[in-house]
Amino acid sequence: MALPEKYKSPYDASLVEESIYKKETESGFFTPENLVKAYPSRYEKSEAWTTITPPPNANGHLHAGHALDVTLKDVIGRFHRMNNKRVLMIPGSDHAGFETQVVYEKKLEKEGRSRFGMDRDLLYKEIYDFTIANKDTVAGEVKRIGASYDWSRDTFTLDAKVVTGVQDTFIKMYNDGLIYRSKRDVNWCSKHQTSLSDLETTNKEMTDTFYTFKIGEFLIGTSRPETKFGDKYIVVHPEDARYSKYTQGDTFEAEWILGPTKFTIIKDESIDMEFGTGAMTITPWHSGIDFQIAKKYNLDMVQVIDENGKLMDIAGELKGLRAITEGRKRTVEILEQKGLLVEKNEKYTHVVPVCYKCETPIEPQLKDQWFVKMAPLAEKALEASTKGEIDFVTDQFRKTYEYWMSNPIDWNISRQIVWGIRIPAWFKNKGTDTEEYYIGHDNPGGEWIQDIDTFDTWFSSGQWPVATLGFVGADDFKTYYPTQLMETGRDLIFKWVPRMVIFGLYLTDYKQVPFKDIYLHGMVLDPKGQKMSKSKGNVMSPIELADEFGMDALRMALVVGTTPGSDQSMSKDKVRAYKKFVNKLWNISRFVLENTDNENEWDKSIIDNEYINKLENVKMNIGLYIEKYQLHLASEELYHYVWHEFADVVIEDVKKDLTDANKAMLRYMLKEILTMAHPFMPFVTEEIWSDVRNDGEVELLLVKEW
RNA sequence: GCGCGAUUAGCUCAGUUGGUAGAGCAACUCAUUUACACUGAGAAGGUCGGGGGUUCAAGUCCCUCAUCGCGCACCA
Repeated sequence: MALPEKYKSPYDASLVEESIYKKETESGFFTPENLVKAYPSRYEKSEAWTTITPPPNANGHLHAGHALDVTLKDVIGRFHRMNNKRVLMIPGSDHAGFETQVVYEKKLEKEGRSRFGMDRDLLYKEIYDFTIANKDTVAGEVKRIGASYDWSRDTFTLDAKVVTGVQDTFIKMYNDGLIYRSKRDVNWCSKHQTSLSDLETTNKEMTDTFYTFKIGEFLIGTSRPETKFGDKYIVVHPEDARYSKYTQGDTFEAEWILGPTKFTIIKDESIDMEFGTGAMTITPWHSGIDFQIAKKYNLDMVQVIDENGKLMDIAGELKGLRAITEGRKRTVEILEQKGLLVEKNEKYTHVVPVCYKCETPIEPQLKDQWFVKMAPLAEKALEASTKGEIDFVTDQFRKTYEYWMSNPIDWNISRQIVWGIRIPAWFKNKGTDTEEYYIGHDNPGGEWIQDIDTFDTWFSSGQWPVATLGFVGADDFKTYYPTQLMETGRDLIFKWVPRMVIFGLYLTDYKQVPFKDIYLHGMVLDPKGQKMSKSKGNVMSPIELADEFGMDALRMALVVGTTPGSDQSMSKDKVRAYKKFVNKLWNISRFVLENTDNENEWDKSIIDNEYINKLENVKMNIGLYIEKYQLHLASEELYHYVWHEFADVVIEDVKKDLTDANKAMLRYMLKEILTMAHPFMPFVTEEIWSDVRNDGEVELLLVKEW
């Protein structure tokens, strides 16, 4: 057989990748039902192997982390498909509620517009169009990586069936007593005008001034004087000898910001006697801990700062001032004039919670929101781990998970944003004392108005394994649930993984976990080991890397040396090194194709030599490693074998004496190498396979039997 | 403060259940129309962070200290 012309030049990925992916897609084999149709003997009675892919946010481009994510799953998935499992990998995208809205708000800002005051439906429509356009870009990039995902099952979190299903879950949970409405302190971002879950805030160390003021005989320390207008309780520890003359509920009058004020003594054990003077005032509306105390003793709670971060009526002449800047300054001035300022420590460093998107300090507010009662759900999720129903590839994450599930905090799922799934709750006299609500999809008739809030995005993505399979009862659900693998970034150990377990268990009456194995990969860092970010300008686009070095090279670079859970550095040098490897494979194939042909078919069963033994041993190891999710070992073994055994030893040895038997052996070994390499480097291997395969063999390596 | 992880060759990292230290990259020496220069051959390079313990045997298990990184929670 004449050597195809293309082998006379180095491998050029740009000439083959698109057409290979097209061939693979058109084969239909990304859809498991088609595997059964085409190869019933292999797939009809085989096990299903399913993984639900984490939906990339439909609001931007793919970053290096996504590329790793897709590559790891695709390597494992392709391996299992070749091993006769009915592999189903479901792609999707997430509307990413708050994330996307923030991105869109920035866009609006640039255009000199603002979401506030915008018509709700119009804003939703605009973000929808924006997201749908981006969604296709992202899907295109996932395909570029070679993901053998079943696109016929592509799911978007705002597809009608998902929206309805997610709302059904809320209704079911409400009826089961797992959802309640409560006025509680929530994390309020005054810039984005929405409440946030505890996981959507982050901590920032700040240096502020710490003030000590005098209230009667008490010395009160605070870094937030501007919240103190409504304070009228002094809280001390019951065993604090300094205040033993007071009893619970004693009152006294003292000069305060706006004049003489009546204070009441509260004694509570939560007070740290060592801190300052062991006495504090409380601001229940704007502090979680204070709220707990106020609730315990049924104390008055007053709002001081409004949702825009400005002082309210209670601040008298200071009303309308931005609380933490001008409001604080003026409050201190007033207290200083009255001679109540005792001390100012300007170097007080403390950690304050801030919005994870804009770093605006969180202003706790009391608001009526929907909460999920986490304790009973977390208990089941904890059991799933302790009983071994879910398995973590690295045990460190089990510890984190179990700690988290042992200390659950109720989850605020209301978001005051437009972009998301509406909460199926209807109100009469909302926000008043006579508020009534009704839970259901449709207006019960009359004066009811639907809650304008949307769900926290994790309320829907937490149901992803169930939702992508059409929810409980659907055919797909019956066939493919529970899934085998959840592979995602280790940063999602809190936000996403436990919630999927919780929803998966809950929706199956606590019978079935959503997935068995949990593999969490680390972050992809820049060559210096730093986090990639737009502001640092060190972002490496996977698509651009693939343009330069080829996707197979990038896939190898992402997999080799990547231990589960550990971060890794990505560098051009690394990708370049694997481009060389891809080309090495290309040249090996050139040699074999040049010197052998289809006549040289070889039956391995009649010859047993050292080379073949080694090959089979390597193949077995690679398979075992992949099954154990040790892709770094599998890929290294492959690399080493192909280059330093097959090329450097076998070919060098055999080429001196190209007997028919040797030719046949080379051809056989090349096919085996292509098989082993295919999960890692699907493009180049398919391309070579099309030249080396025999008439009786499968057209695509994608479905070649391992 | 609590938790998790890391510390192995110049750099980036592997090292399965304890059994004589590995790879890639870089650097060094040699080879030069070879299937492939996106190459080959060779040599060099490490008291596995410090200290202690268990063991016939420790990079690996236990304790402790140090440094770095990450996560979570916080005191008004």
